[in-house]
Amino acid sequence: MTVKSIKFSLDFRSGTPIYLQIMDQIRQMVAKGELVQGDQLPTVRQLATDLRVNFNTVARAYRLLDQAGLISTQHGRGTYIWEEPTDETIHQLRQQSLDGLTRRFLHEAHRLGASPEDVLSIVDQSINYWKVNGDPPKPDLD
Amino acid sequence: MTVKSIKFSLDFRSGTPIYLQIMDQIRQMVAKGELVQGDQLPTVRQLATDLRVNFNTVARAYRLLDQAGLISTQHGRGTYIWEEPTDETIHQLRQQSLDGLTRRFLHEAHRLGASPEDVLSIVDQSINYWKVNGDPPKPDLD
DNA sequence: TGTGTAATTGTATAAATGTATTATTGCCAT
DNA sequence: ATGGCAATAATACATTTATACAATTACACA
Repeated sequence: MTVKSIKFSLDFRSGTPIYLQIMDQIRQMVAKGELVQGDQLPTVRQLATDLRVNFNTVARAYRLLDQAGLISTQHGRGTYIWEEPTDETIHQLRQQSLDGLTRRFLHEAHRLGASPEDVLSIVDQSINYWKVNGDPPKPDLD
Repeated sequence: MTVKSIKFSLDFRSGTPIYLQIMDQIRQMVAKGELVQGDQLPTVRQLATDLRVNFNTVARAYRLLDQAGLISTQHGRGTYIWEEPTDETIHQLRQQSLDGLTRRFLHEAHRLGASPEDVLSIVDQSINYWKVNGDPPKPDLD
């Protein structure tokens, strides 16, 4: 509920990009234990206002930290510290592996009554789309 | 009288919107026959509480499924499975469900940094296993 | 039996929040 | 100078949430 206040300053003349400075500061706060799993970070707009930068710059830092697995940004909900790299996380990450992902996918498809041919067919189709467009089909319906 | 309990979990990190995840899960339950005509779904507030989500998000999923003709939401009364799942309907739902599953799968794979070739390769492998053994590889072989 | 009132349930609208796309800026190598 | 490129900003958009509202039901009580 309570948003962790993040207090630090930027050096606009240092030559290191703002988004990198933001990333570093958050990484350090996590390393020091000032931010722990589940803590909510300021919204991109709030932090941007505090730091007097455009919110897209904060969003960029958040996005990269998300990809790095340190935080979790959730559309419409906010941004949270994800997890420290404990065994728990390792397990989670393992579950996130491509292999595990595939197995769970096929398992679900099987439970839906799909045949191997059905699955291969639709995967082939979608993969083709992916190759052509550079991105997989959006998870929306047509 | 008895409200069908719906049990599933959401992935807030996946990047696929909550309301789509809810829609897919309900579609799948109908496709599998776990929900049939007349069954009452949890109220928007109940399901929202279970899923730790705002009830408007559930309402959005319900509204879209209502517009699709799968369920019937009634102001002040509740939400019910609408269609008599004819073979045709089931077939359609399975197709939609499989489609949704596949898209979310590829979306996740993409997010993990996999290339189309990576995905196709590992899917091919597992599908082969499936054909040979009659069942897909178990999802949690640790 | 009727009726008023509270509780339950879905709806409508706006605010909060992150995302995607495009434009602008500033720097550096040529 | 200038063409290219990374960083930042501007703008429009999608998703989720907050809040107030409307329809229906449950129930007490006359």
